[in-house]
Amino acid sequence: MIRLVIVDDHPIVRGGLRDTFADAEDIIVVGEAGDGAEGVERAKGLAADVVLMDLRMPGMDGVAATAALRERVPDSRVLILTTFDSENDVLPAIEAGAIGYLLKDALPDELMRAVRAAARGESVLAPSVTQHLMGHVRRPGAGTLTDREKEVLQLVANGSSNREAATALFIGEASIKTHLQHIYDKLGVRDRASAVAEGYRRRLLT
Amino acid sequence: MIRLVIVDDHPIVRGGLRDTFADAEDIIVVGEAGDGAEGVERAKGLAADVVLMDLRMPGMDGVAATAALRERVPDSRVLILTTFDSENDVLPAIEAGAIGYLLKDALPDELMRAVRAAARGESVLAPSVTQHLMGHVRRPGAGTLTDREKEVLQLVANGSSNREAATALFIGEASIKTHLQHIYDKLGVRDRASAVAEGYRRRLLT
DNA sequence: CTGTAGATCCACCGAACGGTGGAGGCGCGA
DNA sequence: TCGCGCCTCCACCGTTCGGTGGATCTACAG
Repeated sequence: MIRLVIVDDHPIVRGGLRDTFADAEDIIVVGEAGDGAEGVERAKGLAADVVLMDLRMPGMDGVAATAALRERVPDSRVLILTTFDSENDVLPAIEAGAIGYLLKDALPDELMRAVRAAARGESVLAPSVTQHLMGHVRRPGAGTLTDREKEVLQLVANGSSNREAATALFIGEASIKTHLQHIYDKLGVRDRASAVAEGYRRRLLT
Repeated sequence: MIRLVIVDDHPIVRGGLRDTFADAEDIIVVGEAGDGAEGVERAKGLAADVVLMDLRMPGMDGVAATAALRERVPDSRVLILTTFDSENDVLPAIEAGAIGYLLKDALPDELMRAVRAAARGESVLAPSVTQHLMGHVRRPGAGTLTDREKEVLQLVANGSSNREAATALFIGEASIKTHLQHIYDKLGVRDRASAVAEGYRRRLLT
């Protein structure tokens, strides 16, 4: 039996979730909380296996609560269930130690499978969330720009167009475009502006 | 005859400058001051043509004094004479309205030529100061992004297209383009990629 | 010696961007 | 009250960029 705690500041949402899991024979909702701090207490006191956590809440938010839980109740798994899938929400949550990240448009069936997966220690991510992670998970071999690619990126950061970068490096414009495509792939971005941003974040640029 | 006022908190320096200009037949030191506020008063009361201004002073510093002078005595020219040539000193002084910027290692002869040039309304800059200005040709008011502009730049750094940034901020795409044009102007760049680079260099972005 | 990684180059296309020159509204301080 | 800074929006246009799917060459390691 999976012991589940629901943390969400909306009573309506909590109600809906409780109903959803009422049908499941292997899942029991042992407690609820309306904010992060309360959620941590409940999860600890009730020995939760899985905590279903909203992100945006008054007081202690979901990320902080997740981090606190990971520290104080390491055996419980935190499954994020929220409306937002922007990078700014996803990444901190994962970093804080959430094992899964679902969106609130998930079907009840998906939700239950996700809770069971989380209880087994498996990771479940909503498809759109996976996208965000792709670019930030450093695949082996990826995330490392070649010297040439770094040169190109630096030139772009300094305001060079493809043509100008080509002239500066004594190569053709086509090669600059190819290098840039490789850079985009490796950094998980789609355009030169965010490539430059990633370059600074990863300290590849000065 | 050029009426000169010396503003410096060190009596020794003031003495040295007075001596220097004692030889000049077309320059007369009509007054001295030990801090910015006093300097503004003297320059105004004595109808100074040129004010030789130190930057680091107790009380009102050279930048503030320069700004005050430009406003209250528009006819007088402020010539900065200081030991420091870092960007953080140079740029604010120029923006405040100084017509020239010399370092204290200048020879007496250079100094006098500079005062005469300033009196004629010409700009005189120490060579190392010129360097700093090259990359930062900033008109007054430039160099500071508004909150909105910072938001836009951050979104662009995170990979947003103009359209996506517009959606995120609940405004039209045209407004994003306008904001970006202003950002380019202020940062002295021509495209989003180098704007992002400048944003990181100036610690406007995370 | 053969696979792999890196660097170079090509063509085509639609979409996005940058440049220019506006315009109106709002709030704040001189 | 007037001006200024800021934010918002518009149209037009040429240029650049990004995406795709190739290709050749070199150097190096297995």
